[in-house]
Amino acid sequence: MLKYQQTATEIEAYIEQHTLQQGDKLPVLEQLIRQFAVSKTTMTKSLELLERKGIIFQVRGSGIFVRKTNRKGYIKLFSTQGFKQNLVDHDIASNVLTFELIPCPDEIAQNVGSSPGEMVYYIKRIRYIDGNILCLEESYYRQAIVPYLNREIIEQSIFEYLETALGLNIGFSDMYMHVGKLTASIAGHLKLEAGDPGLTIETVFHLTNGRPFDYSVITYHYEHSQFVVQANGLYL
Amino acid sequence: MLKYQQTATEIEAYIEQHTLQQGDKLPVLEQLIRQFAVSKTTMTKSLELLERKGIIFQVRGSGIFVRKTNRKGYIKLFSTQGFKQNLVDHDIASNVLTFELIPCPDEIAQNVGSSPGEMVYYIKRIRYIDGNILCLEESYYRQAIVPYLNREIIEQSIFEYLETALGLNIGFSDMYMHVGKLTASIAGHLKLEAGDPGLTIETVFHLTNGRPFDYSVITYHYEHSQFVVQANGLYL
DNA sequence: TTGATAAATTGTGCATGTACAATTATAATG
DNA sequence: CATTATAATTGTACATGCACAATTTATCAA
Repeated sequence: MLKYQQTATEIEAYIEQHTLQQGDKLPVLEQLIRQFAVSKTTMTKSLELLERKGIIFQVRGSGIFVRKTNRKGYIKLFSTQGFKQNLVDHDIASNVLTFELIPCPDEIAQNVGSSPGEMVYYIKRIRYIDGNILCLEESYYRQAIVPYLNREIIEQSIFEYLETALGLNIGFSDMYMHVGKLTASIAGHLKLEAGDPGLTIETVFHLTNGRPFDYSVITYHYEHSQFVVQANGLYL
Repeated sequence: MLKYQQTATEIEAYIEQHTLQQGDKLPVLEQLIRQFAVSKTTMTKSLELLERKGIIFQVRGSGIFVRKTNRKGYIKLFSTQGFKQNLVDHDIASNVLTFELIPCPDEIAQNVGSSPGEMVYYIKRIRYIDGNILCLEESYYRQAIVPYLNREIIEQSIFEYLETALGLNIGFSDMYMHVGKLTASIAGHLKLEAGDPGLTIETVFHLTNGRPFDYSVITYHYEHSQFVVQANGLYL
């Protein structure tokens, strides 16, 4: 683990241990540098990381403060990773409906950038949160990049397997969202009625080297899903 | 404008001028440093900024590459700013339904962190995209921070006014999203039917110093809104 | 007490330099 | 020709140092 990541983790722990709340002030930069025995560069990178994660915010001339969202029960969107990480408070389970190795359909090939005839793993599963239906997920993994999957892996966290077992480095993702009325088919899976509202998110995941390896379409159960996003300005 | 921001802008222009596409390689770091006559630190910060904006991605040992989303007609969510910035391709208009200065309602006070009895500007408006109804927006601005607003300002971009005219520095925001069935009242404004799907986003906007100044609730017209988010891993 | 002014505090911008990791290109080997 | 080992390329981590901007605190004048 890199030093600035490690330091960031330690600062998070510090915030926990001291039970700091929204708006509470952390030690000043100089003090943090001494306390964690790192250089200014490293500490700055650590703080920047924490800022991006929505843990703190920094005010020049004033100090470094804790940032927290007050609402509970919201799923943190856009942590790139699956849910597994940011839903430690919740009980996530999966029910695999379909799992097969197929030639990549044309519509999918466009999104995942695969060549014609290339094989992909197709996975269809229902995901539950605290016993309730959270979403229906259909995903396609390029076998060229993910050579092997099985049901056992799929019932757990796929991404964790990719990173730890396969050593893949997950980089960035493009997400396309829209809201609409559920089709009878999807509604059936979610135990809802056709025409009920649904949030659909299509995502193309890329490795750090830019190669797309996974295209997924998730439709969320509107009664069991709500999301929080902590945005940081992008200074034009 | 800061040097690294300026440099980032110039690199964006470079990408445009050379009509670089998804996956195309930029000059190597050393070359960029010479070409734009800045230090390594500055160039690195510029590239990091562009990476966060989803313009490029970097691969160690390999190079710097252009990143583009292929889909058109999607609204970029989470640029912190209003739409004005990232919707240059679209025609955005507003129709103000209500505009008044009122004592802050209790439910709102919790979100925007105002003291009891504090005055807030309440604004209710319909926003149009390319002639179609995009969303219904209700927002509350603390007068303690935003001392003055008028109809003319409101019909344009409020955030632009806050930054340029008032010199406020907009920092971060917390967004809470959920999907549901529209009430008859909201549906009426959107020219939809009660029970139709709707995406609702509540947002609390903060200044860079952490003070919340705006709470807004936006309900999107499901047929005229679709969003794209370019996420970058957060390396646990 | 109020309000302006100066000074101290504190985070950010920018430059330079060393070391290193991941990738890619090249050379050697069978 | 394929494979392996080696070297060159290229971005990232980390340290140090100087200058500066925004904020807060202290000081002084009225």
